[in-house]
Order: sequence, then C-alpha cells, then structure tokens
Amino acid sequence: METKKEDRRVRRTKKLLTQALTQLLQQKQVNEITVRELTDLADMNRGTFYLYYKDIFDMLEKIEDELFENLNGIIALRGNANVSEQAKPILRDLFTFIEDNQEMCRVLLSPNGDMNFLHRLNEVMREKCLQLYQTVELKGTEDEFDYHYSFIVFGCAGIIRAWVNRGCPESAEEMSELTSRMILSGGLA
Amino acid sequence: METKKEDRRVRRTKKLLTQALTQLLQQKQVNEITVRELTDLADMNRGTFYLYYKDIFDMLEKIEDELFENLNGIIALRGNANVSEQAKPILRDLFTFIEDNQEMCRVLLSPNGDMNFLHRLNEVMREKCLQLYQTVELKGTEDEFDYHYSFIVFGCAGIIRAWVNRGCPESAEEMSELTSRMILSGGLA
DNA sequence: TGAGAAAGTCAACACGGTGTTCTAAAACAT
DNA sequence: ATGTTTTAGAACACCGTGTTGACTTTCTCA
Repeated sequence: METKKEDRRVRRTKKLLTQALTQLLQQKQVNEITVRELTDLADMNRGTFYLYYKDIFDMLEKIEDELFENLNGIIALRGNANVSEQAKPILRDLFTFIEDNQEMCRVLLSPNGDMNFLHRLNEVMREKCLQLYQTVELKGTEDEFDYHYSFIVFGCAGIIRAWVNRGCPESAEEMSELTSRMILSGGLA
Repeated sequence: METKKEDRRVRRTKKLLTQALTQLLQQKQVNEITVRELTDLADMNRGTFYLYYKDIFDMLEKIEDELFENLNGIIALRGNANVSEQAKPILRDLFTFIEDNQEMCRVLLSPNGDMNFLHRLNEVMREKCLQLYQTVELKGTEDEFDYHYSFIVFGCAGIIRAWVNRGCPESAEEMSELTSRMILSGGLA
C-alpha cells in the first residue's frame, strides 16, 4: 500500500520548489509570490511548476496535505494501552514531528502563514484530545466543552508557535512535559 | 484631536467595499478575490477602489488597522485602580467589542482568514496580560514565561474563534467569566 | 547497456486582471 | 447657486498566467 517512490527528477523538482517557497515565505506574503519568481529562484522552467501545481496556493495546500498525512500516522493511537499512558508519548512524537519540519511550521504559523493550516492542525489535535480525555470528567455545561477544547487546542498551537519561533531550543521531551502541565493545571497557577 | 468625519460618499464607498469583501471572504480565500469582482459586487467603478486601497490585501490590512485602533482604546487601563479588579471589565469590554464586529472577526479567524490578524490580536492581548499579571507569581523558569503566555493568549483566541463561530450566543459577561476561569484554573481540572 | 518512457527546457501565444490616467457627471458643503 | 470633492466611464500599456508544441535530457528497467 506504500506509495511507490516518485521519479528522482520529480522529487528533486518538488524539493527545490518547496525550498524556494519556504525561503520566499520568510520574506513576503503568499499573495505577493508569483510563479515566475518562485521558479526563477528554484532555477527551473516556469512551465515545470504547472506539471504539479495549479498555483502557489495549491502548492501550499499540497505541502500541508503531505504534512498532515505524516502527522496522522505519527499520532495514531498505539494498540489498546491505557489512554492516560498514551498522552505523553503522543505529545512527544508530535513535538518531534514539528521539530523535524520546523522551517515549514514556523512559516505556516507566522504572520505570513496560512490560517487553514492552523485550522487543520486544530482539527487533528482536537480529535486526539477527544480520544484521550473523553473519560476525564469536566465540570461545567456541555456547551462549555467547545470553549474548553478550543482554549486548550489553540493554546497548544501557541506553544508550538513560540517553540518554533525560538528555533526549538528545548527538546521534544521537555515540551511534551511542559504542555501536559499547561493543559492539566492551566496557564498560570 | 478627533478625526473629522469623511465625506458621506467616502464613508458609503468604504462601507460598501467592506461589506462586499466580508461577503466574498465567506465564499473564497483572499487570494481568489479580484478587485474587479469586488467592485462589481459593491456595484461601483473599479477605479474607485484604487482611490483608497492599493490592492485587496492592503484593504484587509487597513480594515484591521481600524479594528485594532478601536480595540486599543477600549481595553486601555482605567485610571489607577487595582489591577485584579480591572481584568474582568477589560475582558468584558473585549468580548463586547468582538461581538460588535463579529462578522469581520469570524471571517478573519476562519480558515480563509488572516494569520496576521491573529498575530496582531496576540500582541495586543499579550501586552495586556503582561500589564495585568505582572505581579502574579509564576512558577517555572523565565523561559517558560513565553510558553505560558503563548498558551494563554492563543487559548483566548481559540475561545473567541469558537464563540464567533457559534454566533456569540453567550453574553460578553458570561464569556469574560468563562475565560477568566480558563486562564486562572486551566482548561481542564 | 541500450531502448523506451518520463520529465524538463524553451519559445510562443492568447487571455485577463492590474494600475493608471483622462474627461464628464454627480454629490457634497457652504 | 457656486465651487469643491468624489465617482463613473472608458481607454491604455503592462505583466503574470496557464497552456501548447517541439526538443533535449534524465531516468527506469528489461
């Protein structure tokens, strides 16, 4: 079922384009980036771009698709161990994944970033939180659940954003520890 | 020092353009919106748009500028009362402001929204949090402060996003209560 | 290693949105 | 009513877009 590897040239082309896009996104907003300057920077023919992407935004979306495809595999629940024992390793794997893709994640969470990326990241994390904490008792009305999870999930995104902006100085292990504490005991206190 | 009112026609033009943009942002991403279709929807000459805005993104930025200008005035500290007594009313005023601009806020925080808006919202809230809670003792290292605040501030943005997505069914008072609880005692627990 | 397949290069093209400019008409303030 | 400001309308050159066709290069695999 594994997707067989693409042609070496294809991998090279996509990699060069992704690198160029990442670089450009550190300098300007997505809308200011033209296919022409992207392919110029990647030093390839403009027509080649259109073999794989419809436009810049389509490219960004496909990059995110791949990112989330990998992420989903990584944070999947393992076997049927106790959920409370799974939270930590999943968080650690999540932060490890973020670290491995920190340039792209930093760019996507920057002011020039993509709100849809944050939206999708939230959906993944929300679903995972629901799985992990569905047995945990929450006080307050059922409507408040939405706000609780929104707070937590966006808060995690905020931690991730701060972490990649600093260049990931702390280890994924440390971050998962910190994040667990924040989720369970709150921001202050 | 009050900015004297613009010509009635100018106000009308900007209002129509803003309404049209808000409507279009509910249907498609910013990059897919052309000046032509925007002015067509607003039923005005295309050239008129360029009297006030450089392009669509410039327009969005100016709209955000005005939003934050109002917001900054609203959440300014009052006199020299006790800080702990100011948190609640400021949060209430913040949510009231969000409620008054909920269409635009909902759009800006949607998947089609603007990461820069979230960035600026965070800066405002972060600064305010620092003023309010600078006397509160936090445990952990100084480096953790960044993560604490990022968690809290993004978490608040998450609450706001969930709230406007639901159509602001709860009152601003209720939301400030809920948010205070979340910040002080954490998401769960 | 060679042959066929796949991918990239290069030049060219029509298309459409952009941003600007001009004049005339309409709405405004007084 | 008058002078000012704003908008409409049309025209313009410009440029990025997205596609096409013929060619060259690179890869795969038998």
